[in-house]
This record gives sequence, structure tokens and C-alpha cells, in this order.
Amino acid sequence: MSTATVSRALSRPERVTEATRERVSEAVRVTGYTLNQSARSLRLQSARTILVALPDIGNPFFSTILDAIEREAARRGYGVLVANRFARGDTDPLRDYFLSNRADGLLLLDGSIDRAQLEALTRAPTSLPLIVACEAIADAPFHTVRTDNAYAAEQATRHLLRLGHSRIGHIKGPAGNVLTAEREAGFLAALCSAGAEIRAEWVLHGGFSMDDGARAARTMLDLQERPTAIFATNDEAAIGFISEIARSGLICPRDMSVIGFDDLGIAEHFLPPLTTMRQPREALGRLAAEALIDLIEGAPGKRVPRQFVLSSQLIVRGSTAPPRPR
Amino acid sequence: MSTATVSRALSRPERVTEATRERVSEAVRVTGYTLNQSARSLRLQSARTILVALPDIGNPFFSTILDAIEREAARRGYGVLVANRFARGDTDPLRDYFLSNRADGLLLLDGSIDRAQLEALTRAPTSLPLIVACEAIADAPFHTVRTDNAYAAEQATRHLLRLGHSRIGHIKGPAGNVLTAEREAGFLAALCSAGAEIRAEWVLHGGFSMDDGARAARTMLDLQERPTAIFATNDEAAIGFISEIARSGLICPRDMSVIGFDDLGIAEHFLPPLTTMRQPREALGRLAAEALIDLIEGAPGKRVPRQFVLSSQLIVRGSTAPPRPR
DNA sequence: GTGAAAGCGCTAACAG
DNA sequence: CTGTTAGCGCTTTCAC
Repeated sequence: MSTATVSRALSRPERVTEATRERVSEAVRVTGYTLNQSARSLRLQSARTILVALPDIGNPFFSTILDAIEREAARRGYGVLVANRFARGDTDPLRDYFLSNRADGLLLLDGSIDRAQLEALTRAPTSLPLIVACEAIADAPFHTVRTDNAYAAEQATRHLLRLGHSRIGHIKGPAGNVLTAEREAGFLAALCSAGAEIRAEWVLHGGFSMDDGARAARTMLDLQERPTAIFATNDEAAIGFISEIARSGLICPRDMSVIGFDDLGIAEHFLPPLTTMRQPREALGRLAAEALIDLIEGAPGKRVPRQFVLSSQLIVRGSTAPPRPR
Repeated sequence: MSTATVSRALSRPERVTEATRERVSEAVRVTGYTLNQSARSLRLQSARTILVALPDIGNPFFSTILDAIEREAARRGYGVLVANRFARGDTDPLRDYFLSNRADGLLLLDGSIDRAQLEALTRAPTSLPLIVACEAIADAPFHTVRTDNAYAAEQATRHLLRLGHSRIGHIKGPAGNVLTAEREAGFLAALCSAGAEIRAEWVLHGGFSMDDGARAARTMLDLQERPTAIFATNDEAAIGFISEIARSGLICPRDMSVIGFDDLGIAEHFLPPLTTMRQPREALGRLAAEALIDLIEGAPGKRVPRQFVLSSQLIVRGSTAPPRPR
């Protein structure tokens, strides 16, 4: 029995007699044989592995998405390599991953990577299969899976307006991040179209971490006049904010309403339970993985950039309430 | 210039003339050449990749450890493949990863995998480099990196005793998990040695999720007599518990003290800020990755199982207080 | 210090 | 349907 036959029996059982198939499986069982993937990758020029680049695996927002990606990839027979905190303004290590045949495609989950760098990655001659997720560049020359951040931010702000708030502030995300910009834009759009007051000092510099939210809270506490409600760029910032104002005796939502963004697992169990815009993270991850693998396996011609946009959902819980009468 | 020379210039620059080295780097730069890792892996019989098997990437406890692992691995030139939710009572897919040369070693982060299965993985002929982290089997025949859970649980319980509590309950982790058993044992040991009352109905079935904590809360609320303090098996259970009793008007720590385990990022910002036993997660991940790579690169003879045990630290915050005088 | 050549384990093309 | 053979790109003897 030749090696070729074994190979066929394993990868294309239908091209082999029933009898051969049996003999092969028997032999495999007895000898404990396993396919050598390196050899296979070398021969096929494909690693059946995708690389997922994240800014921070430690963050539950990303790790949930990664979870969904991993599941979908496994379903289609792909492994998942992770590259964390890679965005050092340097895409070369990433590039190496495929050029070197370790991964067949890249799934990028980061709003802060430089656009020029990105385009360099996809440029010929090696045009690598790339999906950008959670990044919000319009008319980008690559496939994109994301949620409509600006619209969702607008919705979040409208929720506060509907409750009767007119003095509304915002905790921004990190500077230079596309999501930050989109969410701020949605926030401003909502205030604008409602004719509500926009005060520069109520738009606080923040970030995506709880500490950033806490810092924003301290800034706000120093203001002469304070908003009665806050739209935070994500749940972590919202939680850090609420927690910090509590130290000064301000109770959410009695003294100030706060709405977050993402709907992390903690949102439901926080005290108060956090009102937030839920992003469909599992769907995001699954779709992104699907799209990437399609791209990898599809004909190179089929690579017209597509943009998937998922929508977020308002989840009303206990951290928002009508403003306290004064 | 032969391919052999290029190979040498790239991997062992010292074995080549200065001039050759320059010519090679120049050529590399001009042509955009990259090493084909599959071919290299095939030739060297090593993938410079480790596989990390986790029960749940979505859980911040694990994702932080994964972060540290990834960082250490990258530092030593290794990639990280992730396998999530793999523990289906079936280690074969895992086994395939190395036997198939996709990964050179396994880092296992799971307290619930069956011991017999584990030993099967390390058994000859293929004895694969394996590190078990956060798993607490004593005298195991493989390397282990963990924290002393029983002792830490005892410490946590002692903290409650010191505050003056004598009616103390426990929310257990998932059944069949080593960590669950160890933490419960430590809890009981502390009560025992303090001569405090141990009530079976105060030892609640729980789990590692916030929902599990909430469920335990509902069970406890139905009791005629309630404990005045709770040691929860982890922070998530603690948070779910606190959040749920709040719905019934019970305030932590006024009506009940709660101590958690892990010190997740949220612990500090929760309301009340959570008292907890901090596990050194970064150190855990780093050490585990280090040990695994040492194992992979070390002589096969050097494989005497070593056990690293890190210690946890009591972090006192606002969720524990003396019992309310009655 | 450098080149020629073999071979890691696999799959695809081609004959039979 | 099965066997033979070539070659994926690399590293490593072994000569020179």
C-alpha cells in the first residue's frame, strides 16, 4: 500500500475502495499515525490557520468575539493563532505570518491601526486575505464586519433625551480610534437634532477601560455645572465612572444617569444594572470568521470588498432614569 | 549564492562572511523574501507554536492569563494557537495538534479535565510537552503551575472570621472541578480550626459565572436562617450573588459580607468594591509559558515534573465588614 | 566560508 | 482504483 493511497483514503475517502479504506483506518489505529500538518501545509501552500490580531485579549469585549471566531474556525477546520497588542505602528510582524505561510488570512480587530498600514498589507503582490472587524472605515478597500456605531450612539443619546434629560455629557474613547470618533459623532448628532445644549466641557476625554471612566468622573466632578446624564463610550468606562462618582456620594441613576455601550456580561449584574447598547459580539465574530474563510477559499477574483454592518440594540436597565426634579 | 548560504545567513549569521550577510539582507529587502515556516517546521520537526487549551476564552480570568502567555511566547519566538471549550471528554483533537506537528507543546488551563485523559496525553511513545496551569492535582506526573487554592480559601474565610462573623456560608464552584474542591476544603478547614459552625445548607451549589452566583443567592434567600458572610468561589459568583440579593433589598456589606476570589479588573470598580483573594494571573501565565518552552527546548531527560505554586493575596475592599449587631 | 545534494512528509499528476 | 514519482522550501551534512 503506497503513501499516496493512504493520503487519499484519509482526505478523499470516496476515491478509494471500501476495503482499502478499512485497511487504512485499521493501520492508522494500530500505529497511532497522524498526518503531519507541516508537510501538508508545505505541499498545499496553505496552513488552514487564521491569525487574529487584537489590541487586548484581556478585555472581555474582544475575548468574547475571539471565542466566536475560534468556534467558527474550528467548525471549518481552521486553527486560530492570536497576536495580541500587536499594533505598535508596525505591521511587519503580522505580514510575516502569512508571507511565511503560518496563516492564510488575517482577522483584524482593532480600531486604532493606521489606515495606510492596512492598505499596505493588502497591496499586491501578496494581497493577503484580510477582514477588518469592529473597525469603521467607510468605503474601505477590504472586507469589513462591524456595527453601526454612529447610529447606535445616537440611539443611546436619544434614550437619555426621551427620559427628559437635556444636560447630557459624553465620555469619549481613546483618541485616534475610529470607534471613538463614530460614537462621538452619533452623540453630537442626537443632541443637535433635538436642539439640546452641547457643552464642550461635558465631552470628557476617556478611554475604553474602567480607569479611564474613573478619571473622566474626577474631571466632571470638578465642574461648576454638571450634566444630569452621561453616554459612555463603552460599558467599562461607564462602570468606572459610576463607581468613581459613588465615592463622592453621587448615586446612579438618582443623581446621574449613565448609559454604556457593548453589553458586557457584567452590565446585567452591576449595581445598578447598566443600561447599554448591546453589540452582537458573537455574531460579529462568527461572521468575520466566515467571511475570512470564504475569502481564503474563494476564487481570488471574488474579492470585491464587502461591508457587513450589524445593528446594536438598546437594553434598558437600571442605570438610567428621568432627571431628578430640582 | 546558494539557498544554503541564504539559510545560514538568516539563521546563523555568525557562520557567514560580513559581505555575504550584507548581500543577503539586501536581496531579502529587495525581493521581499520571507521564510516559509511550513517548510522550516517540516525540516526541523518543530512548529515553534504552543497550543493553549482553555475552557472559556470569554472569561476575563482566562483571557488575562492568555494575554501573559501570548506575550511570553512571542518574546521567545513562539506563536500561540488557541483551543477553546475543548474539554468535551475527548482529548483526541488536542493530541492531533502535536502529533500532527502543528504545535510543540500544550498548555492546559482547565480544572475539569479528566486525569486519566491527561495522563494518556503524556504517555509514551509521543510524550508531549505539557504544562497544566490552574489545575491543582498534587503529585501529578507532569509540570504544574498553580496557586495554592486551599490555603487562599482558608485565608479568605479567616478574614471573615476576624471581622467577627461566625455564621459563614460558601458558594461552591462547578461540581467535578479540582478548584472547587480545593477552595471548599480551605473554607471548611478555616471554620473547623476556628470552631465555627458549619451548616450544610450554607454551602451552596454554585459555579464560576455571575448567573451561578445569582442562583446561589436565590437559594440562600429562601433559608430560614441565613449566614452573615459568604466566601464565593470566585469574583463572578460573588458579584452575581451581591447583585441578586440587592433585588431583595439586602445590601452588601451592611446585611451580608461577601469575599470573592481572583481579583478581576471589575472587583475594584464594583459597588461595593469587592474584597477578594488576588491570584497573580499574569505571573501564572508567564511562568507557565516559560516552563513549557523550556520543556520543549530542553533535553528530554530534564523532564522531571516540577510544581510551581504561587501564592494569592488578600485584597480588602468594601464588600466585607463586621456583622451588623442584632 | 560556500555550494551541492539529500530528505523532512505530504499530495497531485500521471500511468497502469 | 492504486502505485510511482516529483517537488513544495527549508536545513544540514559533506565536500571543496
